[in-house]
Amino acid sequence: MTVVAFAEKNKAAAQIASILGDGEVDKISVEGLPAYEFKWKGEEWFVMGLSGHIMSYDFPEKYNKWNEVDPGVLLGIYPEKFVTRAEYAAAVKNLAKRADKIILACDYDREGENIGFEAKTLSEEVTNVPISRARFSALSPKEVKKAFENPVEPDYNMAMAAEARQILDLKMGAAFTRFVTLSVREKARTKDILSIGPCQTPTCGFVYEREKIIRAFETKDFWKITAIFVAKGGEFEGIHRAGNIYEKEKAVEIFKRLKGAKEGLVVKKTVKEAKTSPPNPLNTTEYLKRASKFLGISPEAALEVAEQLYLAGFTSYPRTETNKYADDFDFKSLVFDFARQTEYKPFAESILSAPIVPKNGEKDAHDHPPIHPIRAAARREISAAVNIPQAAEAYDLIARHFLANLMPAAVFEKTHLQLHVKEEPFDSSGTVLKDAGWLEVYPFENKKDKLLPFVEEKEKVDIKKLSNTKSKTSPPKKLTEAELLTLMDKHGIGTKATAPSHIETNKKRGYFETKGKTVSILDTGFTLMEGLSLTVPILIRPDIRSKIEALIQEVEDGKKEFEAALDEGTALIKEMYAQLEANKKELTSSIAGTIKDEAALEDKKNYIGTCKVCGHVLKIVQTDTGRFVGCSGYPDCRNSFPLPKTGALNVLRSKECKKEGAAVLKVGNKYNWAVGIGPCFKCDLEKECYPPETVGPCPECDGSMFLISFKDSRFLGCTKRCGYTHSVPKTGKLTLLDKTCGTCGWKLFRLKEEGDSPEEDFCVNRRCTEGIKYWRKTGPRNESRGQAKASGDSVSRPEAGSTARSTARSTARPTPCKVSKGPSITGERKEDRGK
DNA sequence: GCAAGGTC
Repeated sequence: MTVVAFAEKNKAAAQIASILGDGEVDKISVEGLPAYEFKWKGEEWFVMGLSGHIMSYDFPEKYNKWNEVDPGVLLGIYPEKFVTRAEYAAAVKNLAKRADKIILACDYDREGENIGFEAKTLSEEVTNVPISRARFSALSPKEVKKAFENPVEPDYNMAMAAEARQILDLKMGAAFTRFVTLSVREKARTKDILSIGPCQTPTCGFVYEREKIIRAFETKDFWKITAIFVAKGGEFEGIHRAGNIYEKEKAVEIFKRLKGAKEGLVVKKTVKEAKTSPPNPLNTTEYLKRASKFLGISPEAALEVAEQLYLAGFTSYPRTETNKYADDFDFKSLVFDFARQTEYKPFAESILSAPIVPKNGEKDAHDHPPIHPIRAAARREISAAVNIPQAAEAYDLIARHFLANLMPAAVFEKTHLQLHVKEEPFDSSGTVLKDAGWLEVYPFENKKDKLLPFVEEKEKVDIKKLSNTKSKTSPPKKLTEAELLTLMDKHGIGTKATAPSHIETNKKRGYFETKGKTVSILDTGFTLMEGLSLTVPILIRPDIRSKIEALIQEVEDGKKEFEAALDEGTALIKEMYAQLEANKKELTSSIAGTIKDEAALEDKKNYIGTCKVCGHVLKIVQTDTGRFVGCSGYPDCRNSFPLPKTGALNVLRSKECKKEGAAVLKVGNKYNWAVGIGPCFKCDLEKECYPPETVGPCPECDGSMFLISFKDSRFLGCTKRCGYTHSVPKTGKLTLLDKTCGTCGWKLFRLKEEGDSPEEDFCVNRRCTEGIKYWRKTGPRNESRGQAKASGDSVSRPEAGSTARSTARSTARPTPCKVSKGPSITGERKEDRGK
């Protein structure tokens, strides 16, 4: 007699073989895959692990051309099931041919049943031997032996429920994803896929809803009146009973009444005992939440760690909804085991010193026990066996959580004081941990005391300080991953095993991101959710998942035929699809805008800023006929601005236009241009945007002298335009230094003439003895004066229909200037030639 | 190329 068993995965198969074969197991290879051969109860056994699902649904080939098939058509197609892991299928058939009896031994849940049926389907292609099912919820010798000694009938309904889910999820996901992606691509160029799914979309919906609340939040000012009291035993704080006071006048009034108060009276003291029970036993979601909150491990990583701890035999099956220990759970021998492990010894001993009463939750899904340790192990033992960094920490959390479940409640003493200050009521409270109970073994929870000094009723206490503090109400915080998991669990989004992957999908699609433990929505996610909430609101809410889940649960319970559930589910999806189609425009326009904005933001060279008309992105647009600044919201928004026709354009990010031009551009190496305003040198605010680098005070008025450079001349002019000018060396490279002249206070210049002549630093001021020295030395060679010369510049205009408001004018402009970018000066000037 | 569910 040969028995063949199929487990869900290789490691489970190995564990089963080692339990049933009692250590005497041969590892063999079937079609290149590992399997295990042994003898049990006189029979020849083969156990092989699958790799989860080895089959999958998809649409027939001809429906895979996105551009040729209307997505709605997919809803009427029955997808095909095919083998995704050919090597596994071959191995299953190979073993099935040798079998006199086949046992499905996958995980004990809906998907496990379905995976077993995949092996059953494949086996039935080559044999017709009896196929039964072994059900066990822990890979412990006791559970496994019991399950294989008493195999049962495979559960057809359970397997078909999973089948219905697969088909409905595929239909909905494929049709909606293609529809949204293709519709958006009609408006914005993108290769990205905008996916929709019955789990991923409501998951994003939770993040969106929180973001909406945060954005709509209006902060309010409030005042709080506090006192610091001094008793014999020390200081403590009291808060006026009015708490957060939202009217300023009221706070001022109370505070006025308190003015000059030197002491307070303790009118009442109450001491209460409060108990905090241990947390409920760990089911998957609770474990993932705590791993994120206490250990900072992402849900996805935490699940992987738990899986490995389970496969290595340290902890129980990690995918469970149950948070209630079975009535016959053998706590005692497990705790005894922990009593031998140094790290946990004291807690285990205290548990064993009294009758064991476990803390239990309410949920019993009859699937697996709560996640608990299978045996006590030291950190190094875990690290050696499971090669994942956080394995030891995760085991420690699971072990301590289990021990905490068996320990007494923590006892706190809470003291509350009522005080009067000039008849105004104040409250003060403190907490002291009297008996740590389970908190002893559970260092993750905060158990800080807030101490109060000892005071008695009727005691008078001094006042050290009275304050009336203004604060602001703050918006709700962003969701944490732990909170998101709670919401998903509460609304039945995904299974305990897949919740982390739905979070990952949303991140991959660019819908939201996680920073540390918090989750923040991204623009694409926000606009997509907004679009869906206006067209098919049910999609972003958990309802969509619960409707499908309810249908397939009926199949599992045998209350509904598989075909009927499929029809009903498809009808529901078709209805939603019709709504989506009818509102295509509303749905896609804002998403397309966001995608275009994101592309424009990425294009750093052409990015200008935000459009004041529509809020989208302004960018430099280059066409065959010219260039201009346009809005990414085009054609809905036609806001645009002209640009000069020639010269390379560079956006000066650090410059700000005082006339509210959208941005400042450098044109070639020549001049600056404010988008929407025109050339900066034509602007009356130019000096505010480009304050001149002054040389020193003007000797004629209270202005300052600064360097003015034209194409073929340069001189110093006065910022107040008093008419006083001053010559500078005509040739050579002039640099204004930070050093000043000790005699007159003007800044020194440095001159580098052409050729080999050395650089020299000097004062240029003719009214200064130092300056006179310089001019005497250089002689008459610099005695020319500059001439402003006009040159033209033309500007390209955007296409017709634009709302350009700046116009181009032919105008004079300065040439590049090596020293300072001084503004042009027109009008008379008188040259000072010294006296 | 699309979903969610397994597992690696």
